[in-house]
Amino acid sequence: MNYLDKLNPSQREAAMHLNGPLLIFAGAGSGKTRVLTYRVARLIEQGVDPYHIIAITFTNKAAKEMRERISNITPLGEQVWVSTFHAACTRILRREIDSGFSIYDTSDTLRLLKECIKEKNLSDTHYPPRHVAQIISAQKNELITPGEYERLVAGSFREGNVAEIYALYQKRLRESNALDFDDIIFRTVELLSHNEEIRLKYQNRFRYVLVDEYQDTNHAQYELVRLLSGYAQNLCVVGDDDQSIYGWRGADIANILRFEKDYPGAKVVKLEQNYRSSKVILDAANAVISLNEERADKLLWTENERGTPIRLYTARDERDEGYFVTQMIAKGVANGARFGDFAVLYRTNSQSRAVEDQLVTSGIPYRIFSGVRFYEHMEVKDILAYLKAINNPADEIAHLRIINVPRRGIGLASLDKIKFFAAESGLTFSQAISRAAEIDGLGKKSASVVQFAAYLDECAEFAAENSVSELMQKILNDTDYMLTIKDGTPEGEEREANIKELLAKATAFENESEDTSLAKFLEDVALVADIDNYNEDADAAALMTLHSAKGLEFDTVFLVGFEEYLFPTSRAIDSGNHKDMEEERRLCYVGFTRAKKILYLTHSIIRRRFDHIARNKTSRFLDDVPEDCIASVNMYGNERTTRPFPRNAGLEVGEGISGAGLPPALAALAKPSEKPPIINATAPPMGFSQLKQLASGQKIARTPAPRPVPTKASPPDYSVGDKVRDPKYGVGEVIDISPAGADYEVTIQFPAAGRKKFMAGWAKLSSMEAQSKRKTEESEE
DNA sequence: GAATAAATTGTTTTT
DNA sequence: CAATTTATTC
Repeated sequence: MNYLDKLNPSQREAAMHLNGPLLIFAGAGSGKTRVLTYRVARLIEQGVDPYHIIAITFTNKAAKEMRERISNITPLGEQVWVSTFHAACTRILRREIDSGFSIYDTSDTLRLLKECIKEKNLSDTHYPPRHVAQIISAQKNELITPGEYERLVAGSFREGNVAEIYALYQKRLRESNALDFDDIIFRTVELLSHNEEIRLKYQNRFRYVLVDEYQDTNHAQYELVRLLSGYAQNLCVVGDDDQSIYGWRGADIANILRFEKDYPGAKVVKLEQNYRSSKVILDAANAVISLNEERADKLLWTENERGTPIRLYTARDERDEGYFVTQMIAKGVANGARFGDFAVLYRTNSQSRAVEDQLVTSGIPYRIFSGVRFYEHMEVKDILAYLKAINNPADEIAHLRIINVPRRGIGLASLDKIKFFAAESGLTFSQAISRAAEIDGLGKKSASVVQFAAYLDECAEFAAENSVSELMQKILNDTDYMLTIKDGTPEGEEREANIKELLAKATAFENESEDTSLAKFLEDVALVADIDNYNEDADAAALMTLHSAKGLEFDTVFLVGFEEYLFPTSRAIDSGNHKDMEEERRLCYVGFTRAKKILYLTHSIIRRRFDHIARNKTSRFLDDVPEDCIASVNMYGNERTTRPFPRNAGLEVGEGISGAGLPPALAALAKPSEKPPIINATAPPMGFSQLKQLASGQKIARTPAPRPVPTKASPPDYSVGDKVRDPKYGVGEVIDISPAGADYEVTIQFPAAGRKKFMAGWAKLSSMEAQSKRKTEESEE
């Protein structure tokens, strides 16, 4: 194969390397993927069985791209195992330990953690679940077990409690036969380091290990790589310390910087020629990144032309900022560009809204890769929870999620009783609900609980004989789920569309995947990110976070919100930790180097933040861009000649918006942006008939639990003027008693708590006057 | 007791 | 300003 002349000398040097450790420093746009794929092709050409090669990436998207490119060069490439860290580990764990475990995502994790904190009788204000989750995650990334953590923090009361929560959390995960994202790596490392037989098996299998984005590995992943490649030492890692942007997730830049120490005799190749960006863009990016201290010495250069100076636009507000973006895209497209040539990048997902609104009104096609991710939609999680509960009966979080979806009249109080029963009898949650009849105080409710348990059993049997999509369809039919999410609002329509999309995904999975089991489907679903669906062929502008944009390139990039407290974030500014700021700086470097031809930086004079209006200075990174690389532009994108671009003082406000001076086609687009569309609160009940139609054709298998009928309460045994006791508020005086439906509403004046209203049938009020007469309290229930 | 309406609170980035 | 916790209503 004559591919070597497609590589420059450094690239060739890396691609030709066969055995022993290899470190490739690959700057942005330096042809990293090309080198990796050619190297794999060459390994195969030199007689290495593709069966012995594994390539590990961070995202499915990167894995997919590499798989395709390898297969394009050599047909044998299809046999190479190309996978993400998490998918590879999941595969190993399923094969070696257990095939049925659940994978808990962030929200599952949080829910379980809340349970644990509650069970420990700790307050979640003093131990905020998010914060505790982060601490636990950090420990797992460092391969620190609960026991080790406990010893580490010995003597500290607070952290001691966190250690106990960590231990309980792990116990509960085990009982639920579930792993969180961090466990997937941790458990694989444990498996490989403790079990020599299995370790040798995989070391023998993976004689050639390639790792992409090595600068983003955390300690657990570092250990994993070390274990996998430990025998043959044919480890090739590719990375760029300047693009390490996942420090908050435990990524340790030191891993790549100390590679030569870890793997003595390692060959080091630096790819410093950039094929992507213009000189101007690269100069700016270099200027910004050079101010970081913790980095390997290198300098990216290019033979590309100098190009158009970076455009800086000062917007009035975020709407003007979004409007400017749409104008520039429209102008570009009018001059022959494709919508897909443009990307809008931002620091936080919340910034997407303003841009999105303007794109919608101007009719520019766009795709957004952020915000609520598909699998995090409530309705999608509900259906997936059914699948998870069926796939893994021990999965408590999945059961908790759906036990009252659709409404079965099982609320918090009933759940507490079930949990108490389970804990007392040493049963798992799913075992407990099958025996709900034995639970004290559940009363009539036990019937619907038992019915729910039986329904899941029925589904499990069904699942054994039928496909995932058929199972999903069955659940949707039986539970009337579509009817529960339709509420006549546009949101309801969206939920319905999401469910249909989920069904479509299941069908696609059955057609495409080799292993079509329910477990595999759930695994695929748990390990995908929105960005994985990025499709270069779609001709639409792309909106995404800077983080998501890593690895991508676009002709024109808009980096919006280039302001202090947004980018860099207030957190990085306030923390005062220079490491945080260095990571922001790397993120800026990543953002700049996504652009091939034109880079726009925009900032806004005023910006609505949560509940107030902020006036942010321009980003400090703007000060690091050389003057001759950048030009301030007006709302038409034309360079201002009279004044320098705004620095942190003397900001200029965009001169407002009009269509004057634009070609007719664009002038139409350039109408002053209207006020944000007003959402009609009394929207017609869209899709209702459609849904009814859908539901009517399908047999409903189970009858929904009967809606609890309010029982007629007997009049309270106290009257106006009496003193009564409430368990929460203490003693108070009865002000008023009036009939309300089947019950009576009583108003009580408490000395401390003030005036409160109760429903007599439910309130636990006891009369002080009629203590002795009180005897008919449990007449019902 | 569960469903719903009101109030509050807290916001980076993601496998 | 949205999603979650707390108060109110049935």
